[in-house]
Amino acid sequence: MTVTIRDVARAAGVSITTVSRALNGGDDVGEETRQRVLEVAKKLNYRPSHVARSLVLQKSRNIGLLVSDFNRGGHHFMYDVLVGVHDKLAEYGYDVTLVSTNTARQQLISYVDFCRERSLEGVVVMGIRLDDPYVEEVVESTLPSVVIDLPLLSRHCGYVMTDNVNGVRYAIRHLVNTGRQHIGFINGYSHAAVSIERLRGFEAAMRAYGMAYSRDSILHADFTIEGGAKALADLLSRHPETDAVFFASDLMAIGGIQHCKACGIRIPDDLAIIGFDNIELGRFVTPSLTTVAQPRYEMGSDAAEMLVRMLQEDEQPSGTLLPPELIVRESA
Amino acid sequence: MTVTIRDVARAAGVSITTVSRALNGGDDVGEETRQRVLEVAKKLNYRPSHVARSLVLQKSRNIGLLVSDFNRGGHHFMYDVLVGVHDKLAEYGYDVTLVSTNTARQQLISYVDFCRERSLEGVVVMGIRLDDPYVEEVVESTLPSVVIDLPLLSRHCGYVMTDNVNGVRYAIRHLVNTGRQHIGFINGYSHAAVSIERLRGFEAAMRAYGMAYSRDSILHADFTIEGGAKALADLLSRHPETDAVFFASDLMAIGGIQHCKACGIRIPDDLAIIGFDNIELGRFVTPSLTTVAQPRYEMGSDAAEMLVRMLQEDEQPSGTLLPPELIVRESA
DNA sequence: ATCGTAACCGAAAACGTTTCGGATCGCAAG
DNA sequence: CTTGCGATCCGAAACGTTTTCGGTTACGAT
Repeated sequence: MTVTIRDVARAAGVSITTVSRALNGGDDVGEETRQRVLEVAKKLNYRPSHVARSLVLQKSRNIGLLVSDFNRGGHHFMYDVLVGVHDKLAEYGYDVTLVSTNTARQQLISYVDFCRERSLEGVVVMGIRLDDPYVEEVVESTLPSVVIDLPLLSRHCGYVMTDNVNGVRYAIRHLVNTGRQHIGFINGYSHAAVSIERLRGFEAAMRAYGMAYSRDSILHADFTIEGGAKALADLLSRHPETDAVFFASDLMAIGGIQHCKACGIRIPDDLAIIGFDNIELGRFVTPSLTTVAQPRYEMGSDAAEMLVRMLQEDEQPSGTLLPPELIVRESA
Repeated sequence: MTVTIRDVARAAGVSITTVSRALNGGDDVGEETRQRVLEVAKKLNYRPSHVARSLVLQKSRNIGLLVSDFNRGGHHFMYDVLVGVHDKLAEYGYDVTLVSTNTARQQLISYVDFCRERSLEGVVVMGIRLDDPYVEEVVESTLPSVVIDLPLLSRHCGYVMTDNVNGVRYAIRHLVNTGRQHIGFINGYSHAAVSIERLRGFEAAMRAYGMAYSRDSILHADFTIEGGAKALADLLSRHPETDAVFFASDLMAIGGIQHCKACGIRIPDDLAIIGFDNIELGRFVTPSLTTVAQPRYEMGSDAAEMLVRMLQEDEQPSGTLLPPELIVRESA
């Protein structure tokens, strides 16, 4: 049925050793026999079996893309990253296998074992949370990995994330430059790594620009629209003087916009709103959302690039910060 | 380094044959030795090598997810489908490898060969267009496949798609029921399979509800926002009496809304607008978008389900139509 | 004629499994 | 005492590659 290297060898009148060498560019084969082998291989439409090759080489050229929680509306962020990872890996000739943690086997089998079974050479991890039980395993395991949006660094684990601190700074700077006086901050939940970074950024920026702020004008919400709306209501009741709010995600910011609409608060006149993420939605809400953009595709492809360098050149993993960009639209 | 079946055999004092049988539930092994083997395997943390197993069994338990054009903003549709496919396949113990057609090797290697190299047992295809060179290969190849959103049926190729005809009918019915008299239709480009179906649905529905319509109140656009806006401008200049437009995609419908805003056309008073897809965006534009929803996750999981049945029970592929749902919001 | 040396090629081991066809043993049936 | 048989177990082949090591030429130099 399927044509193997043995068939090619027979048809070309040489040994399978020679066929292998001819196809893989070995130098130990005469030019005219090489041509003959290539011809025959093409005629028979021979395709070397990746699994046989993997077995003998002990390398699968296959890397895993671990997504912690697939279905939680990761659309906005995950898809672009995923495409970036895939494109770059394909470029280097690696295959990518999808792995999600919330399968039934999540508890049954450890992360590393899962990868070992499949001979995955490395993993890029995305959408994982600080409190995920896999985190420890990822960072301690000897399996090369690159994590997205989580600053984990070890001998075999690097990361790439957006420069959240500077992203937040751009946002605050814009608010300050446009004359805002009382800036609030609605953050995501605290066990998200990005929340920590963004809080750090907020505090640093406020200090840097000489803005006073009270501890309780920093709230936590859950990255959802509803959560953002409720948090803004909270904030405004506590601090009616607030004239600008920075949200740690676009989704929450959109919730904020909805709340303002419901209460007759004018944006940006009464209240300036800035989000984070630059999801497509932001362009279409009214008023359109000013936000901090992350280079999602690049995050994916950079993570992939770093992983293959770890694999092929045995490079040390590192932490990469990608530059964010402030996108000014109507809301601030 | 890695512990193999041979190590387990040695440690348990049995042959590798017995270990294999003990672990795989063969009946040719005594109960007490089986227990011993299981113990030893657990103690050594033995994981059977999928690639070795694949080689000998000639089955990889690996299926491909072919995405024709990754980066073309497939977010809205593709991501949910992808998750559906993955979840269902994981449930059945299959791995899924991402495959996209626009890699560099697109031309160099045929679709089937690509899968053969990797020993993929089957493929689910999504986002492919009628004029894609792979289409023919997909339907003719003996490799089991299920296509999403393209009615391809053959001995080894099934499909699942939304019942576009009825979806459109629901939309038209709603327009008719709310008293609209002159309904236009802005379709996607004609080499998309769904466009054909939706056109069929439109004509059938208009006839069914006794609505007259002229041939040139049916336009083609390119599924983008800008395209939708331009097409609507076209349509309205040709047929100023139009009081309702059905768009073959939400993105185009949103373009229509933007055009109306720019021209002072009131929605839905002057013009009713209905889209297709139920992308998240639709909830947030103003006015919010009435649309026809597709069960995206189910499309993915149903496709996967059908594929494993073809693989495991040797079932014939079939064509599945999933029920759409009209979601009434403000725009119509 | 002998030797050394390239240049070319092949046999066989290895990778980690599954499985087919025995082999061994104990014991009941003849 | 043989025979047969069920219950357990094992050796070895097979899956499709890559690669090490060695063998066979041919040929120019000694």
